[in-house]
Formats: sequence, C-alpha cells, structure tokens
Amino acid sequence: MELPAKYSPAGTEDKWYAWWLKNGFFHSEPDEREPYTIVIPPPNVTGILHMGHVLNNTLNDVLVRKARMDGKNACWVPGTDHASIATESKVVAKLKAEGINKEDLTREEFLKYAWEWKEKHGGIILNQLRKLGASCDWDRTKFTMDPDLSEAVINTFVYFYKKGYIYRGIRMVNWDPVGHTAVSDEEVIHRDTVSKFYHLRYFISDGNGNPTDKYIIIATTRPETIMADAAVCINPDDERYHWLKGKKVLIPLINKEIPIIEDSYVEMGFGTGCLKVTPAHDVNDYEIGLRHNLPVTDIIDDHGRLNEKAQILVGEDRFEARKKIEKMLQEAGNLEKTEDYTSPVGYSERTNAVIEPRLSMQWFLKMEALAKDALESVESGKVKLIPDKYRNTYRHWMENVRDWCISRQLWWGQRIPAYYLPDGRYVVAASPEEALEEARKLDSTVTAGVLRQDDDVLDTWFSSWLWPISVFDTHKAGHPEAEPNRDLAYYYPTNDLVTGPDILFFWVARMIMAGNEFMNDVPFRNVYLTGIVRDKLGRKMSKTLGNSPDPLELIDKYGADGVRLGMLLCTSAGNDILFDESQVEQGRNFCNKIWNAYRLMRGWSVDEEASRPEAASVAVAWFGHKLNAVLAEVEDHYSKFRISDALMCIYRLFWDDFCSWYLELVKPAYGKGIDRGTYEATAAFFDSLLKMIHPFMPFITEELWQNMEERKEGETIMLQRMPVSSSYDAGFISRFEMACEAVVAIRGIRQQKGLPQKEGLSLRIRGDFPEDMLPVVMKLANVSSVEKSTESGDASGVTFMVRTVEMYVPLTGLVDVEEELAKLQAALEHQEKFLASVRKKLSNEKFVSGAPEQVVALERRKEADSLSKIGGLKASIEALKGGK
RNA sequence: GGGAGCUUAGCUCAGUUGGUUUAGAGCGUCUGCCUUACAAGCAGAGGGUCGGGGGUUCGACUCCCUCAGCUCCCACCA
Repeated sequence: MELPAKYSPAGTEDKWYAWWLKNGFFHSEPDEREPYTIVIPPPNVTGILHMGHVLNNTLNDVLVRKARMDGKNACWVPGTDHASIATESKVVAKLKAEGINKEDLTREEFLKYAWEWKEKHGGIILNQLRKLGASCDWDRTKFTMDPDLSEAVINTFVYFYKKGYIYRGIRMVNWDPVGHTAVSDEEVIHRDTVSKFYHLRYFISDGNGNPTDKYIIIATTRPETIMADAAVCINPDDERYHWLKGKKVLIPLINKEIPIIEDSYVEMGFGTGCLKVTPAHDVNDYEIGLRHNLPVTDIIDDHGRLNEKAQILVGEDRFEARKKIEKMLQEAGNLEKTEDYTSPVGYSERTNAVIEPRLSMQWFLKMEALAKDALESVESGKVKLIPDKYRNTYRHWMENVRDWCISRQLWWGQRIPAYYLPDGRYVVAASPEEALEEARKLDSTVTAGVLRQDDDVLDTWFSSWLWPISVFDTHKAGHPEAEPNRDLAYYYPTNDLVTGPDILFFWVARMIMAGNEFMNDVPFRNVYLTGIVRDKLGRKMSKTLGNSPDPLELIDKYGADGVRLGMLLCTSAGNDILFDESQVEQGRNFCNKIWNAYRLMRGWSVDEEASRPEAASVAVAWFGHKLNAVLAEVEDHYSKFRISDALMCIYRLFWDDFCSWYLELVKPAYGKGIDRGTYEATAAFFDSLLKMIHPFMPFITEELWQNMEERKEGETIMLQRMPVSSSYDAGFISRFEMACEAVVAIRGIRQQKGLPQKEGLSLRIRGDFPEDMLPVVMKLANVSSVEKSTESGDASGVTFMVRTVEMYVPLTGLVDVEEELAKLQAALEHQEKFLASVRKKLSNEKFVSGAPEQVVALERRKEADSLSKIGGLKASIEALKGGK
C-alpha cells in the first residue's frame, strides 16, 4: 500500500480511539501491580471544552500514558462537577429566556428543569475529551451529584456537625445580589474600582430631633446606605471633634437622630476623621456596632434593592439609589462635595455582581484544626506543590483562613440535612427518618409532616473536596473509622494532581483537609499547578475578545496529536502559557515528519546479499548510544515534572538526530537495497522512538506502530514497555559530534563556493581526527578522498579548524586569498583572546590553589587546546601567505 | 496596605547546590535549494555586554544588597 506524502489525522484518530475503548485498554482494576492514579479535576457538568481544559487534560494524559507504559496499573478517573451556582444561574437564564421565572417555580419544578438540562448538556465535555485522546477509565465516570456521591456529602455534613465543627449563625457574609446567595470569602474577587467619595453634612441635633446650624462632614462611598446609619464614630484621641462628645447628629433626608460614639478603629488621617457606622452593610461597621450595642437596620434586600426600612427610594436598585440620593442630598444642602476615588471592591466570582456585605443566617465549618493539618501536609512534604513557590501562598492562606460559609441559597446541589421543629429548634441527620427520630427526642409530639428541612444547599466545594475519596468509596467520606473498600485501599492516595493555581484554595487545600480527616492520609503526592492559558499577547482568553480558539476546530484542522503538541511545547509548570496557533502547526508538522521518516524506512527493500557500509555501522552504533543518553535525560525531566523539556528532548532526538543524521547515514544509494542488519536496527530504533513519543502523540504512534508489522490480536503500543536507558559511551557520541562539525563546515564551504553536493571533494587532515568517524564525513559531506598530512593547507584551497584538527579542502581557482586570510586572522584573534583569559585564570595563585582540581585541569586543557589551535591557525596563515 | 515571584537572542523559555572550550533550545529572521521520505521540507548563516548599579568570591546568569519595570496572590467598599 502506497502511503501519501502527508499524514491525515482525521479518520485515523477516531479509528484508534474507538479501538482502544473496545479493547478496554483504559480500564483499570486493582491487581498486584503498583497503582498509578489520577482523578480528573471535574469540569462543570454543563461546561464546554476550552484551551485550559486542553492543557490540563493533555498533561494528565501524558502522565497516565507514561505510567501505563512503565508497567504501572494506571487509572485516570473522569467525571463532572455539578457546580451549583454556575449551573443554577445558567438554568435560571435559560428559563428566563423562555419566559419562566424561577420565583414562580417550586423547588421540585425547578430541579426537574435543571436535571433535564443536565441530561441534555451534561457530559458533552467528556465526549470532547475523547477527541483529545484522553485515556480516562470511562467505566468509572462519576458526577458529584450521583446519588451515592451526594450521600457521602450528607454523611460528611452530619459527621462534622456531630464533631462540633459545623455551626449555624447570623454572620456578616458576602452576598451575591444576582445569584441571590451567600458566597464564601474565596469566591469574592477584589478589583480596584473607580467610584466617588461623597462628603456629606450631618447636622447636629438640638436634642429634640431638630437640626442646628452646626454640622460635621462625613466622607462615604455609599451614600445610599445612610438611612441604615446607627451612629457617627470618631477617634477618642481626635481633638478636632472633642466638642462633639455626647452630642447627636441627624441623618440627612430622613432626619433620624443618631449618637456620636468613639472608637479607635477610626483613623484620624483618613477621610474627614468622621465615620458613619452602618452595621448592616459593612463588616467593620458591624464589628463596631457589636462593641457599642448599636441597632442593626438592614435596608437592602436579596436583590440589592432598598427595602421599606430605608423610608426613601424604596424598591430602587442600590446603584440607582446612589445616583438619585446624590441629587437629593445636593438639593437638601447636605452634599459638601464629591471627589473621584479608587478603592478595592468585591465582585462575585460567578456572577460578577458587586458583593453586598450582608447579615444573614448561614452554616459554617470551623477551619482552624483542618487548616493546621493541611498546612502540615504541605510543609512536611507529604504533598509536593510544583512549582514550590506556591508553598508560600498556601501557607499564608492556611494561617489566615476564616470559617467556611458552606450554605448557599440555591436549589441545585446537596440540600443541607438540617430539619426544623415547629418551635425553631433543629436536628441534623442523614435522612428524614433519622431526623424524625432525633426530633422526637426533643419533642415527642413531632411528626414527619411538621418537620421542615433547611432550604439551602451546600457549597459545591463541599462536595468536590471529597472527590479523590468518593470516586472510589462513597461510604468512607463521613466515616473515618470504616474500612476502605478494595478500590479505595488500592488507588488511594492518588499520585499526581494537575490543576490550575486558581483553585489551589477552593479545591486542592480542601481535598487535603478531607483526606487527612477521613483517610488519615493526603489525597495525592504531587500537585502540578499549570499556568493560565493566554493568547500570544498575554491576554486572558475570553469570549468577548474572541481570542479563544475552539479546541475542536483546532483538532479538526491539525489533528489531536498536533493540538496536544502545540499546547505542550509552551508549557512550563506554574508559568502562564502564551498560546498561539502556530505552535499547533508545529505539532502538525512534527506528525508529518514522523510520517515521512516512516515512509522512507518502509520504502526500503532488504538486500540479503548486501553487507553493511561503514557509515551505517557507525550510525547504528552512535544512535544506540545517543538514544540511551536521551532516555536518561527524558526520565530525569519526567521525574521533575518538566514535561515540555522531556518533549523537546524527544522532538530533537527524532527530528535532528534520527532524521537529519542517522537516516541520512544509513540511507542506501538510490535504487539500491539495504542490508538486513541496518534495516532491523533502524526498525528497532523507530519502534523505541514511537514509544517515547506515544504519551504525547498517542494517535499517530499507534497508527505507525500497527503499520510496522503484523501485530497480534489486541496488541497496542499503549501497553508496550517504555524503553529504559542503559549505559552508553559518551566518548563515542562526542567523536561523532566532531565528525558532524566537520560535515557542517564542509557544507558551508560548498554553499559559499557554489559547489554542487554531487561533486566529490578531497579532504586533507592535519592532526588527530578520529579515524572511525571518517565514513560519516565522507558520506554526508560527499568527500571522495581523505589524506593525512603534516603540511598546512596553502592558497589553492580552504583551511578550517574542527576543534584542534586542521582540515583543508583543495579548491584550485576558487579561493580568494585575501578573504581566507581575513577569516583565519579573525579566528586567530578570537582564539588569542580566549587564551589570554584562560591564562589570566591560571596565573592567579588563588585560583590554582583554591579551585577544585578538575576545574584547574579543565583550564589547563583549554590552554593546551587553544595553543594547538593557535599553532594550526598561524601555520595556515603562513602557508597561505607563502602561496600568494 | 501586606506578601510572593519574574526580568537571559526579535518572540517564548531552559540554564538543576557558583567552575564543562568566554551563555543554550524551539519558533521567527536572512541566504541558497522543488536533491527520488518530507517545501508542513533540506542545507547554511546571523542574532545576547544574562534589567541598571554595587558587593561577596580565585571565579557570578547563578549568592547578597540596592534601584527600576512587570506579574500574581492576599486584604473589611469611611
């Protein structure tokens, strides 16, 4: 069968993926082998594959495929996350587009829609991962809201509640007025935002609620909250305001009388030194309020609108209200001035709404003890972060963590298993039946009908922190005393986790907490933190910028192997990835190179009579050494998670060493056959190279490996053993490189002089050139005769140095003596400078006595080599001058 | 406001406890080639006083100090 000149991935990739699936090569069951486990960072169930997923999952796949080929029992568990707030807001938006308001639906009706949506869109992303070549064990696919995984979440809640770690209380939380839910501290993103500083006049009260003509000025960014003011606060040491002590002021517009209080929290130098205290709408103010027993007036509702307690502007959105109240204040004579002001404002990670600090009843998980252990896990090295600069960030977070607000005012998610008695007391239990039993202990008259379950669901991360446990064993989470099942005992702890640093705290840290709590062991050994995928200008990929390529389109255009390579080529751990389509093109080109190297080899016919040419013998010996050298290097890179370095080593081994040097050396003359020994050696090398490339480019390597020879039923490159490095002769490699230098030099001369490759040249060598490498020079530089000489070359040819050996190519009539002289002079000058620097070192007493012996010896060798080169150059110059 | 990190060729980055022929790679650039595996290719070439300054050392891209620029993380919005 004739192979086309270009590799076409389209049909090939689907064919092999289907075949891998059919043969169950991705499936893992516990056995006597060493396990290698990865759990996927579960993408949002309704998500669509983007470049970040490509990066992450390609890295995961490389690691898994490599481990599999190292003979380990590799298991990559896939799945999706229910992503409560993200999914719920998508469903709400979709319903709204259809004219349905969430408010008009019951919980059950809404969830029915949500599940329908999940069934329709859920899992799209998992199919997309298949296109990428991800070798996940699909039989183990999990979803964080699978019934048994949800059960694990509920059990975990009950467990922590009984342990006294979970409590319920009214606290100031981050309220998302668009998502209509509380969010955790980690879900709030602070961004510097330009706003205005409003300087407002608060008139002093005459004691009867009437304004006097005296006033103080208060600077605020939130004039719409003044109706909720409970006091005005000054610093007790602020002499400017001592006259205010004991007085009362009136809130503008509503003329409500509030006291002047003193608290050292107020900074005298900031603003006007007078702070309006609004306990319901500011965290600090809330704290001050507690200290001074101030009343709390909450004037903002779930949607961020002013409520009736505000008395004015009722029903207005907070930002609308701000605009309107500015005008009203101005008209009333209360607005002194406004000025531009930039300050950090919190935004919801999910909805991008400005977060409203708000008092509400929420559930919390105490973090102190959990964080302490999780910190220890990283500090002690039980979990390694790669790159380890993240250890600092991690420590800082762990040492400053606050209790985790785990309740969300949403419906999509695991519902909090707290059940309220009619009198307001509550019980926590894993099921309504158990809850009823518990409730009856409090009040024997309680019936199932009156017991009301908490409306809130749990934060998504409260389920995904169990992921490395619950994908294997759903009972163990929540039951640390239980025996792990067979899978969990075998696969836990997992080996490596590949994820982005943006979820280091959301997810990674909390998985470590859950692992320590329920397994008494960390969930993974290594956490490889990737960078963020950006475009080549360094901008984040975003829909609005339109700079985010669709991975599936790229796969269609270049093949999955090409996309994987393009992604990996620019990937170093922890650094942002500047992605550009040209890299994928490079990946596609590499596929083609491999394809064509195979076409060349496959086109050879073995001539049983032929003996092995000398050049081929050298090539085979050399590539054997080189292969082992690179294997060792690659193994080292893998061990340090330098995946793109490992790839680059292999890329160069294939392209430069194998194709450009090795194949050119063993290639038989046109029309001639190849000797059997060389053919078989070449096929064996090609086989090794395919295996080395396979983790990066699974499809083309399977295609060619299968094409190389008739394979047994169900035999796949996926499950072949990765070649391992054995000893090699570094001296041989170095001698070969010297021959290559000579070849490059002669090719350069050809190009300069316009000599065709076909025309054989003679070569004269003066000095110690390795005899065994001469066939390499002769074949690749087309040298027809070599002569040893003690004479320097003269003006009838070109002289050049290869290391310390002088070489000369006679070229009668083609030599420009002046030009050659200038070249030699320049080389001589350079060499003399070098010698001077070496000698400067050697003449330094302190260097000779202080530096290690081998360093000094090296300098002496440099000196000797340099002297020898200078001698050669000088002789050449003389000879050239003599021949003028 | 607090903390961490980065700055090496036109671009993206290596440089692994300071010494390996006076800094390496990939891409891009330039020159010459449609040579019968591959123009998605082949052959060759050019390109950096390692951000500035100072210090330690026999020796600094590598360690310390300092200045400048960039990035990220954390932080309760007067």
